[in-house]
Amino acid sequence: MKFNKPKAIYMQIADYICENILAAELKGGDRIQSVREMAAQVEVNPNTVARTFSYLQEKEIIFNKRGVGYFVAEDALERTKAIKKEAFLKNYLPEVFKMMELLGISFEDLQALQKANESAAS
Amino acid sequence: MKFNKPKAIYMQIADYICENILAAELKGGDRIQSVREMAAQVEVNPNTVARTFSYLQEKEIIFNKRGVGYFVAEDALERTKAIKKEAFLKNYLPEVFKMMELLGISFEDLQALQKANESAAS
Amino acid sequence: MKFNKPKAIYMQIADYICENILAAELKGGDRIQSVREMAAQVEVNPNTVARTFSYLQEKEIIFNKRGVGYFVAEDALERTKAIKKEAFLKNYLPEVFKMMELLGISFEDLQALQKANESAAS
Amino acid sequence: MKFNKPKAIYMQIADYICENILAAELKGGDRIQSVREMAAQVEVNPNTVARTFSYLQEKEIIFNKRGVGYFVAEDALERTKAIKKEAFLKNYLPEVFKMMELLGISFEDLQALQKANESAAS
DNA sequence: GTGGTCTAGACCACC
DNA sequence: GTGGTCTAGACCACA
Repeated sequence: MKFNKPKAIYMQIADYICENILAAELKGGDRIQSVREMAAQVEVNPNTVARTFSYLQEKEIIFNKRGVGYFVAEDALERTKAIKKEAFLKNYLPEVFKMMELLGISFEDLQALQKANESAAS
Repeated sequence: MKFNKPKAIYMQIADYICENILAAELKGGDRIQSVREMAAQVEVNPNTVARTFSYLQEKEIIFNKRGVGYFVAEDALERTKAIKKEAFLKNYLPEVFKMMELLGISFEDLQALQKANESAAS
Repeated sequence: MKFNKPKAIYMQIADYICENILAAELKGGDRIQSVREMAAQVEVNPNTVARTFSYLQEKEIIFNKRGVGYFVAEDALERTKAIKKEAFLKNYLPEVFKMMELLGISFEDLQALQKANESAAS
Repeated sequence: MKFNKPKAIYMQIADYICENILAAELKGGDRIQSVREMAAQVEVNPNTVARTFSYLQEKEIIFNKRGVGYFVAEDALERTKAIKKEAFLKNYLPEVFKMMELLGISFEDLQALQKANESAAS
């Protein structure tokens, strides 16, 4: 796993888990890797993963069974969607609309860009 | 001026100036407020404004006449557009498209949101 | 049985047994369920129940007949009361009084809360 | 400052700050010691204090001015009271009432204990 | 100067 | 085995 500088690593790991939840690869009740396992896998310090889990638990996306491990909350999908959606609407969209206006980008342009983006990814 | 966002304050001030340039309220050759004036106006430490100017100068959007002050570059509009556009395409859009897919937001939804956004702002 | 509290599970089980003793549902000489039985009943790892019994034995509330099982001590009621009382006076009360002062709760309020609590439980 | 084992140090520091707020020794807008200052004063690692502040910020009891420090929120008193009160009613009181019933302690006893407690403290 | 993050390594209670 | 906490020390961006 590769990490970009501007965002904190522990948040990037959180995002990664959230994406798995949104993609239904992680479902309610599923056990998550242990702190140490995930730390080894993504090659970071266990403390950093612990921070990620603590953050997600705070958001009630995952929960903890004492001495057993972390599990995906039953309503994780809904919560994750709600949180991401709120962040998207509040932080991203206004910026996007402002940009579109300032730069003179129309919705047609946007759609074209998306297609270009998709084909670049594939 | 309020600085609640996670973004660095000096960058927020830079954005503010860029927006004025894009809106043609600041044109090539115009003199910009002095560091101290602007610091007083936006209620911020002069060092912070100095950093903003230094950043914009490095991007060649403004330039410095020793002992006189800072001035908007002749090609500031084009440069600003180019920089913002690049940042938009590279940093924002992919994230936006990912979000739209994960959250199931269509372009029609987006357009509706924009209208709601505009009427809220007015 | 649910274990949501921050308290360690083995202690919650111990509390549960102590309450039965204080309520005279378990009397001196009574045999207690085996580790495996109780583990199955409360849906917990047998090791956890074993720890509960070990803890209670250390407190001399229950005792062990080798190869037969665990039994409630003859003076279990007195011992349990004494232990709980000490813990109550030492750990709980000072905290409660501090809270009452900080939050401005009087004894009259407390009595009212108790009644509300009782009716909610019934 | 002395710390008891069962509770995490960073939470004990948080409690200490909350008590100062409840006692009106810290008011809305007041600046709090810097992470390093407080760490030196209470003789713990700066990381531990950082955790405390992060926790209190999450609870919106304090907030951060970038590069300046932490400040008490304007509504800190209300928030703190609300949080403490909720914890008291939800976690402490039921336990207290259960104890009083099991041990046969009346409200008169409780009041007598409080007086004893006060004189012991003075 | 401020806080934010990360690493490394340790100890603990709990299951 | 699990997570939770703490220490020590480092580096960074920001004001």
